Amino acid sequence: MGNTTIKILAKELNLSVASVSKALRDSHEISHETKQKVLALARKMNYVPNPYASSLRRRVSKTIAVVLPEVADSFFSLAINGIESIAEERGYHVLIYLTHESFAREKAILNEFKSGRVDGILISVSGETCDSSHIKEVAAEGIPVVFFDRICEDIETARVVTDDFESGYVAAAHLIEKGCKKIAFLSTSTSLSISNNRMQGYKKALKDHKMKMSGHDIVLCGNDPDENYRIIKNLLKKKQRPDGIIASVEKLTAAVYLACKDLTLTIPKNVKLISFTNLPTALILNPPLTTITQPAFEMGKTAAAVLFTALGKSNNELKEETVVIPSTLTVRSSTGC
Amino acid sequence: MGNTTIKILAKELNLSVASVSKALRDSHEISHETKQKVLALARKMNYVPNPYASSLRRRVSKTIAVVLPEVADSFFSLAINGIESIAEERGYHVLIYLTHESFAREKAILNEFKSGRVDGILISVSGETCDSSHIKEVAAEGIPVVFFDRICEDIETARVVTDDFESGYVAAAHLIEKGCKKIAFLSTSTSLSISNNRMQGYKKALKDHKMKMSGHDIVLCGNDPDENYRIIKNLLKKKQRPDGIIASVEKLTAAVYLACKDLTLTIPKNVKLISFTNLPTALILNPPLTTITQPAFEMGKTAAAVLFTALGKSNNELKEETVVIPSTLTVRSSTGC
DNA sequence: GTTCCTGGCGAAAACGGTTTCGTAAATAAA
DNA sequence: TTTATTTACGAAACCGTTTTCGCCAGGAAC
Repeated sequence: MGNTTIKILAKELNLSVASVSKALRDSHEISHETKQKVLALARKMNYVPNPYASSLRRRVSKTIAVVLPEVADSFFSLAINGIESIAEERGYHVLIYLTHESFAREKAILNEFKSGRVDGILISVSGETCDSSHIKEVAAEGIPVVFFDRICEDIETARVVTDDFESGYVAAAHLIEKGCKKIAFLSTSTSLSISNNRMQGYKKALKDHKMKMSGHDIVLCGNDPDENYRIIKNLLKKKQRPDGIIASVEKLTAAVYLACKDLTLTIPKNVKLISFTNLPTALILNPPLTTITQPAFEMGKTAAAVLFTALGKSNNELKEETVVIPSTLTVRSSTGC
Repeated sequence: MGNTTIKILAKELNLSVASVSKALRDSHEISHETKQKVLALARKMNYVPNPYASSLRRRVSKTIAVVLPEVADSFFSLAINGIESIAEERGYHVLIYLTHESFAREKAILNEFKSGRVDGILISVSGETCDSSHIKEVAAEGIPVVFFDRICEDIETARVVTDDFESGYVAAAHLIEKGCKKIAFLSTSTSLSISNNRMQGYKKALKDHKMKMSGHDIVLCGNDPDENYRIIKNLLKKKQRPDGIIASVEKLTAAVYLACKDLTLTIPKNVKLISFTNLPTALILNPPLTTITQPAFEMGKTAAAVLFTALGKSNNELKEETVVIPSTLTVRSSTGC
């Protein structure tokens, strides 16, 4: 609207737009007094530079994109907080996109980024994503892409993850230690790196402890809570029901509690449960839940920091590193005796 | 980088950039065949228009800002989902900003928007916000601002809220009905409209039921969980301890459960509890929690929809309306007998 | 007195689209 | 045949900022 522009400032001060622009950017070509005058007027008129004009000319947008499957999960909420805190520090803006676990949507979103809308991308891939060519394409345009949490194995770039394999191992080992003889592993995806790593850790733990494992112990759930409830209930109704459960995804937790309640199975007496979750309410569940919590906030912060070091360089080059921030096991009564 | 621009398309097709631009925008000035040719090449070369060039000239950014106090709360997570779903439908991009409940930060963020970075704003004000001049300023620039959930009373614009007063009333009335004689109201802010409305509803219910109320029954908590825990524990240690508690903010819930546990007070026998929360785990708490749940997703969607109807108009004028989407009471054992 | 810097500034060309206006050719109306 | 209108396109201005050059004055070096 009636926005003050550089042109207006220039006219007011009898200067050229070039000089005003330089003064505002603190160029050495401009004398100290002139800078003072410009700054003073800019402040007085509440001049806010048009970011798009600047972006167009300088070919940087001071904006990053965060691409997530969903934000209903407490992990991603915390991650956003971490990302935003770093971005704000650096004067960057944060665009957020949700894929709703759809590969097609993820592709479309990424494709848009070829236009220069963002300087860098933080992404946690959708559950459907197996091919990473869409990511390679934008990376090829010189836009740094940092993966966090849910990564793509087949592309060499920066990643910030947690120790999913070890956590899966720890979770299973903990249940074994607590006396479980038959441990079920609940998952919602077979393609996702994190799910697989957790599962591999689980398998390794069973193997190391000489426990036999049937394929039936790995249970694939979906996105629908009711459906998941049925699946888990069926699992617990079996003659050969598990005496230990690993919920490798936060949203499967409630279904386990409910199914146990309905079947009058007691946690931890009949079934011991450990969940991968960041829910702040784990402590007040009935019984309090043993958890593997991911360092969500830290992961967000770190991923953003990694991205910004790349953006700090002239070539935007990303160090091809994998930062691992460990998850932590918190033992509570759901696995106690 | 090696981005294809209109200029490149034009050269390739022996057309002027003007014609290519018009063809891409489906102008009637361009013949059908030419349009086809342009579209075909654009697709083939994966042309993605530079959004900032377009924004600069057209003075619209196809971007909205969402300003939130925090996203660690399940309410705001769901709201973001709602907002994003509508924005995506309309082809808008979503910038997210967190104030961390700081008024200064909120002011700084809003001030930035005078530059034309966004076409519209969705905001849920910080707990510190009492003055709304910073919001009026950007509204005066012709940028529509829609409040959701946490509104500013002293500015006439569009608002999407839930029925906080009624919910406060319902919560208190429910506890009264369940036999509570002394009901404490836990809050984290006295300035926030939603907190006040909930509290007024609570007061009205007490009055209507001829219950006396001491000022001590309204307990102000803070942002620090440990601090809140101490406050609530002290409340429950009193000789005159409440037999009913309304937690008007989600994050106060856990503290109540923990304090009760530590003091070996049983919910609901000794203390009945009702919480304002969207936590999906309410059902599996010990005991299951009676809740007032806000329609977070719906509120986000509606707020976005209201904003977009304004953006659809040529003058961006916002209908000065207050949309109320009711919260729902879900009775569970934490208030049962 | 030249020549050479150097400090401080302005003119103008970008950046990549959009939009206004002009115009040539084709068609319609007179 | 002449005039009006429509169709399809191009030239150029424009959005607001940045950046490259070029220029001039004044001081230093010779």
